[in-house]
Amino acid sequence: MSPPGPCTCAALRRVTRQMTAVYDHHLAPTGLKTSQYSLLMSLTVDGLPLTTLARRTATDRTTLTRNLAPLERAGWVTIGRADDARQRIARLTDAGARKRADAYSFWAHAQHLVEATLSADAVRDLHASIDAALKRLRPLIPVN
Amino acid sequence: MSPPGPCTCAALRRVTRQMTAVYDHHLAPTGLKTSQYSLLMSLTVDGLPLTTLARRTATDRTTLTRNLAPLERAGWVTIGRADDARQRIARLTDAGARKRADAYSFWAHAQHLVEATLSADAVRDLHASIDAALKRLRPLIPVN
DNA sequence: TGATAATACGTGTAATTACACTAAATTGAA
DNA sequence: TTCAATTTAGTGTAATTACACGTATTATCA
Repeated sequence: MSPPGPCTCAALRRVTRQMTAVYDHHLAPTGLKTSQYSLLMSLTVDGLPLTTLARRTATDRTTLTRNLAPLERAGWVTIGRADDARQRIARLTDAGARKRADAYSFWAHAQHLVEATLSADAVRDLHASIDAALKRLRPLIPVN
Repeated sequence: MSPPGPCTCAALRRVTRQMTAVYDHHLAPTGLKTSQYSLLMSLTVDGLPLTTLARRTATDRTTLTRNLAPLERAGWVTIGRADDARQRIARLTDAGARKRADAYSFWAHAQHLVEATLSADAVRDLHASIDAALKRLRPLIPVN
């Protein structure tokens, strides 16, 4: 058995902290954190059941509940009931759609900066690595 | 200006959640979270000033203070004073060194699993992407 | 139909993360 | 030497993350 390399998890966590700092810095004028902007972008006006949303964002369902709370408090999301009384449907409000649209250019600026800083090719490679990893790791641990 | 690609930050955060789940699952028998194991691995018996440790792990200094708390409570770390009375030195205790050694094989199992699942080449590419990103992003935002 | 299993969700608890602010100690310059 | 600037660190607050546990609703099958 070959010796293990450096911890891939620790490396990912590190670069994610750094990357989050960059995006958060650029989104600061909007009052949104990167995670909140991402969550807003995952929502729809029609609404999605929380479990679907959790699966789609690869977040724990209970995490999603907590993450929706500040958005709901701000009036950007409403949580409603579905026909199936067990389900809750998260819906983007008009205010949420507006907020999201207002924040877009700030996000885009961060994204462009990252692509310029790392080179478009490097970012493409990174996304390819990430997508492949997500696809293959998902079956290992049933994260939803 | 070319249109921005998908959000690199969101992608990183997603894959990091998934990766963390894999490592946490394998480290569960040790009672350590991946983040705690990583932090223990960053410590030394001689000790390091918190600011040095924060820079080295790319975590906010205040985050580090909070992350050390559970380790200190468990007796794996002690926080002592330095000659410069402003500084605090985090030192790995004997119990901490033992805990770290005990957890190693569990971590190694997770690491090997990831390397087998993604292929050793893919993991190498991922680390290369991560290292390049860290190096180039660091100057953008003074994260410490 | 009625009990049992499966599904969807929330809450308690706790760790991780970081910004704003404050306090203490050191450094450096007038 | 003294005082302002710098350095180092902790705390309040709040969001992110997720496990364990409990509850309510729906589905299943004997």
